[in-house]
Amino acid sequence: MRPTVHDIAAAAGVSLATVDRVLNQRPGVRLVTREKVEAAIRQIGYIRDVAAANLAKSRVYPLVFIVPTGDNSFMHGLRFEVHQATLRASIERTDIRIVEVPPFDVPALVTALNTLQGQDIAGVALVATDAPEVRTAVDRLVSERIPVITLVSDLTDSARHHYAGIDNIAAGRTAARLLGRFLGGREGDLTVLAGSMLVRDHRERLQGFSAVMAEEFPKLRLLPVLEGRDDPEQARSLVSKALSANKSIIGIYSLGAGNRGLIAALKAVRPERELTVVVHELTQHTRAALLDGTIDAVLNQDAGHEVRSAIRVMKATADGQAVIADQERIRLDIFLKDNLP
Amino acid sequence: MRPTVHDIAAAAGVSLATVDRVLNQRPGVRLVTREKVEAAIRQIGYIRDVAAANLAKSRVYPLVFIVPTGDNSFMHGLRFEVHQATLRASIERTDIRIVEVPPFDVPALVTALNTLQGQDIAGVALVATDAPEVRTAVDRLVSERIPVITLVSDLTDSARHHYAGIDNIAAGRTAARLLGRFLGGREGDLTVLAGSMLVRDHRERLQGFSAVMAEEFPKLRLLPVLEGRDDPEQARSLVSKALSANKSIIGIYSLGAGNRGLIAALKAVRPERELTVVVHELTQHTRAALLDGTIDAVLNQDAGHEVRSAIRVMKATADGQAVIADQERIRLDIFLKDNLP
DNA sequence: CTGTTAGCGCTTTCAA
DNA sequence: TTGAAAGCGCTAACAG
Repeated sequence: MRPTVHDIAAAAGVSLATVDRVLNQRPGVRLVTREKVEAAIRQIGYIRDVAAANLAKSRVYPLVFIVPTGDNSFMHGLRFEVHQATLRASIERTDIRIVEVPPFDVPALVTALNTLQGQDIAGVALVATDAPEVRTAVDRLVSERIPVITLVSDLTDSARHHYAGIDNIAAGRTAARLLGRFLGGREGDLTVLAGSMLVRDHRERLQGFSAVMAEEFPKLRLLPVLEGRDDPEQARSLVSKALSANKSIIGIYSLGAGNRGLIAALKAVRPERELTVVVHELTQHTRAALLDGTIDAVLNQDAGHEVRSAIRVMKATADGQAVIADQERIRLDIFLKDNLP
Repeated sequence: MRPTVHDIAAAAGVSLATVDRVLNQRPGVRLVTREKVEAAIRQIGYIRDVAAANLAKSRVYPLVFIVPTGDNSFMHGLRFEVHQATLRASIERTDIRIVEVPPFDVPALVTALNTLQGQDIAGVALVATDAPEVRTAVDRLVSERIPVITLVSDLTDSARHHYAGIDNIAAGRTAARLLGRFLGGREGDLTVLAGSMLVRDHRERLQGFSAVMAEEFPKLRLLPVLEGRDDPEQARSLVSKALSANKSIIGIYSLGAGNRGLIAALKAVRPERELTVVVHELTQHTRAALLDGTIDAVLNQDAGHEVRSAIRVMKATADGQAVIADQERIRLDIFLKDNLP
């Protein structure tokens, strides 16, 4: 049996209440008493039973998820996963509120964050748009001792406690190598479709992609980036135009969302144009396109894992507990047509 | 506040003890009473608080992990992860015992399993050697209502409750496509290095690999499989011999462990021989080889995830609780030199 | 067959 | 500043 508060109380010669006050750093304990108790705690190797504590406190963790609205499947999926988490709320002692904001909209995000100030919240997770105003709002919450976690896209130089998302530079590099190797020494142009350079994940993917291309695949030339705002219709239109304007395009890297539109554009030029295509985010559309050969590889982040991880980390942060680091590392999933889940 | 046993008791007009007996399907309740209580439970939408129950029971979950000994890094890593789990034992209410058996040794595995009969165990996880005798031993444990989970390699036609491992057919197929595409239309021979055809994971990887090669890469010819028993020294020797005997080998798929030996053999013929190489299991050796270009891709299963998942599933099974299916799916990780963790 | 009661490890009044 | 006692949701003796 591991030691309990009773053992500490006995060892320190005080009552349970005093032990509890020390454990929870509450006032009303003389310094000498406190030190006596702390010594006992260390000496005896006490580990708190969080479940029992939460039972006694009837604790629930009020959590807020701030996610972008938007028509693309990835954000749909993310919102779905948060919703799934609400179904587990009672058993996980969470109380999850979802706040939706327009995508790439800095003022809206800042307003949403500022609204949370002073509220009784055990943690907030947000898909960050990477702007100084957002950083300021986040840092203010952090200074109020509210756990803040960025989800999917990180916030530069902010004090957020944790980032639940993939390494986007590595993702871009991986995309480059896959595309480069799949193209096997051919020469030609590459077009890159992004959502917006306002979000850090897209910028980083591009950065990683460009680096590897420059270093290792000099025969492949990058065209100027197309920004489709993660919107299927804009993506379709931009890609169609690019393909008809430039006949030496032999590969495409789509590093954002809105791939439904990209796929439509690709199908419109098939089978005349032979293109090697790597995209991000596994959705019903990219899955089908992978299976029918329209695209060659899908890089993915598991939204379910991201949401569950964010919840675990917010709870742990709120309690000052450690997490299992490996478990919270969000990996870059690579899907070919053979290993789809 | 969600309903508690008190609410059920009140609603059904019985005492807590009776409610508890019904909830835990213990005898000593008249049929009518039981039905009254069950009706109340359903009506009121009761969800059991497992943490509180475990607190009251001072419950611990005695778990057994049966893992192969053996000199290769993967099994080392697996044993390490089980060991890590023992460090979390008190907080997770587990009591983990590790039983080591020689690799590919059916009688030893059967003995280990049979020893567990009748013991007070909340679950056993084993790396299965796929033999009928093992199946019999496993099914006996299952019939004793002990949760049994296969780890890394599954057991054909057995009644095990769950398999915590990757889809190995998909892994083999993925390896084939990567190798095929990386070789970009070249013609030549491929050699496959396996551990043993006695384990199902290796058989399935080969099966998936062969299928895609035959369907989609007819210019690449498969040589007879080399069986290295997952032993570095045997692997080195077999591969060296094969490479010097056949100068038209242009690719290698290593689907088992012991890659330390494979890498040594590859380095011995470099840079004269240009080979595209895909291997399984990320270890310090394969990581270094990936970085220095000796191998081109590593397929991996996350041993830490497998162990943590096995523990969650054993506990849930012991309690008759559901798990989050997505969370327990073990994915095939694909590592290029750019996305190493 | 059913109910009463104490207690799991921790927190929280309320008194002293 | 400290302690006694009740209680979180559930289980386990022990009576009846």
